[in-house]
Amino acid sequence: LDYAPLEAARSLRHKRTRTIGLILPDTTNPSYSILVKGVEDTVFAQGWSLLLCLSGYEATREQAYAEIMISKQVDGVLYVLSTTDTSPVARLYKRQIPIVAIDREVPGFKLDCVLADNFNGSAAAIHYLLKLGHRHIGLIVRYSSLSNITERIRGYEWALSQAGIEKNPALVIAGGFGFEEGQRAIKELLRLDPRPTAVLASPDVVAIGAIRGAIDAGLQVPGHISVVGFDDIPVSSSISPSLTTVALPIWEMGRMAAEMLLKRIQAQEEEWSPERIVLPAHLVIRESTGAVTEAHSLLAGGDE
Amino acid sequence: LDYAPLEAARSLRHKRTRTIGLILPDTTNPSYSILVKGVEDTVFAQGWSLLLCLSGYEATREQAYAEIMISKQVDGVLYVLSTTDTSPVARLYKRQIPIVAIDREVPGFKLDCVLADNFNGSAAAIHYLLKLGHRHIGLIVRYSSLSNITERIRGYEWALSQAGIEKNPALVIAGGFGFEEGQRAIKELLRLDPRPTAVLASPDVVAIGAIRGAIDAGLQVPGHISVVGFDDIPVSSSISPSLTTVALPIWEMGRMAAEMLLKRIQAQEEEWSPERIVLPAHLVIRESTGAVTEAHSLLAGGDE
DNA sequence: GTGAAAGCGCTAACAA
DNA sequence: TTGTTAGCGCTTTCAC
Repeated sequence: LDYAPLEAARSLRHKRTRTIGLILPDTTNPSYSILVKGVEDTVFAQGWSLLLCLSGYEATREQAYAEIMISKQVDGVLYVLSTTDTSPVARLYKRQIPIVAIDREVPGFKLDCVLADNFNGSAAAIHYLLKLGHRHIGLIVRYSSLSNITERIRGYEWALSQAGIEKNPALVIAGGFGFEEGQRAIKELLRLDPRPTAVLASPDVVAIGAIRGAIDAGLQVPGHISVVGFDDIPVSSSISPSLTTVALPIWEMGRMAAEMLLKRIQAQEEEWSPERIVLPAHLVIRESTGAVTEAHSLLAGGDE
Repeated sequence: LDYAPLEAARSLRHKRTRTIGLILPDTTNPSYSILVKGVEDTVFAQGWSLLLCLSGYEATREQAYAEIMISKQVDGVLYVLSTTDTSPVARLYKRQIPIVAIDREVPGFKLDCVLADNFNGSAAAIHYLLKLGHRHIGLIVRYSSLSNITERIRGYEWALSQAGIEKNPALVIAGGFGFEEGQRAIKELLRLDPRPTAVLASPDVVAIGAIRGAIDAGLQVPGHISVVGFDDIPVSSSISPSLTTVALPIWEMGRMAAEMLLKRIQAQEEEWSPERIVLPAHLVIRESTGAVTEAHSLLAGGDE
């Protein structure tokens, strides 16, 4: 026959909708769009559906989505926090809606989470640059108190301190989300004296913008400045010079978070302790990084 | 109070869920991820929710999603067809679920649709290359009978014929979805004798791969070969050389398709004739294209 | 085994 | 105005 049971009626009866919500900032960012795919693939494979909610980094929009999650009675929520306002999480938490935090922790809540090892990823990048002889290493990163960002900064500072290099706040530049912000940020960095010979720019999108900004400033990458990114999005291996970057298993994060959430939903235990998965990051060395050469010192000194 | 009405109950009562479905191939592709954003922004702004379904270019998966749309009783579906199998559309159509086709037509169905002007976009790119003096112009495009693709081919052929250049099937190479496929495809093109001096590669992702492939082959872009893309995704302006490309208003397509669908849902008319919107494409000239020079003829002749 | 009935939470219709 | 009720389509229970 041509019969399909109405989910609305089943949901009303069972008090479960076989739907989960995914709240994240913006699919336009390639990193998030891979995450979405990891989530959707898993959710579909297990017979569930996905409600997609893009917060656009706005707290008010996240609040609205939390209300929607509640009235739509989703069975659980995957949450990529994008602001410092955790009230939407609190709303869901009170309603006992299972939540899995992705990519960053939600301060003040004991939640399941799937994270990447941002600290060690960042440190690995800096170690590598140090090994190439770089001593003046900049960091371009979005200004944020979200744990993924703070961990990257911590990894950067730790690796430098390990090498006995003292902290220089001028080398840390506020980045953003897009290519233009990378272009802008590197120009700021290039004005410093002595000029940094390498930079860790996060995420990849910003690093790609930074490369472009350096080229526009008449420099060669990596000839005059080395650039390392963060995330390893597909385009990073295809540009020229290809981008050395800290690869994160983003699709995998989406998959694992979705699996964790669906497991929790189906377990329905009264007592549970939050699970916390930290996935490894690893450095992928490509063409945008190179050893310090004479060219650096020649240029870095005088003509600015 | 802390009261939020249960959507499942309201849905059962009203026979509408205030949810629409979006079926599209893959968020990993930047073009589609912008489309998703255009749709989600609009759907959210009007108080609706979005069920995201990624078909992965698989007909079986699209069929499964059609069944889900039916049992979830979504109020309408935005459909980016990805295969030649239109049976999922037929399922939805029979159930009288409003459908808006995006980016490509669904052959055999009278549907609302929001398209881009692929024909004129493609033709504009070729005209521009012709104006630069190119005569041997390749085309890298996915092999597909979807209307967006066939229109691009038609625009390419038409513009060449207008210039009195006869059709050469060897210049049309099967591309794909990803960067690697662009890299592979251009190598095929570069083996031809005479070697093409320009190529229209679609989408941008493939064009970016093609640039990389040309560079890997020891050529300069645009010095030895000009490359034009299709879509204008954000990264295209940030790579070096930046990509000349046929810009499509993708976010706008998502927005207009969502608006059209929501309007249709709310109108609930018995009689209506399908609406068809074709959004203009326009060429964005950047650095990956240049005039034919001596370098081309010198290289194109002998050493292969 | 097979079949009828109650109820999930909401709202539209109707009664008071 | 305000309050009561019936029923959306499903499932589970309970009666036969």
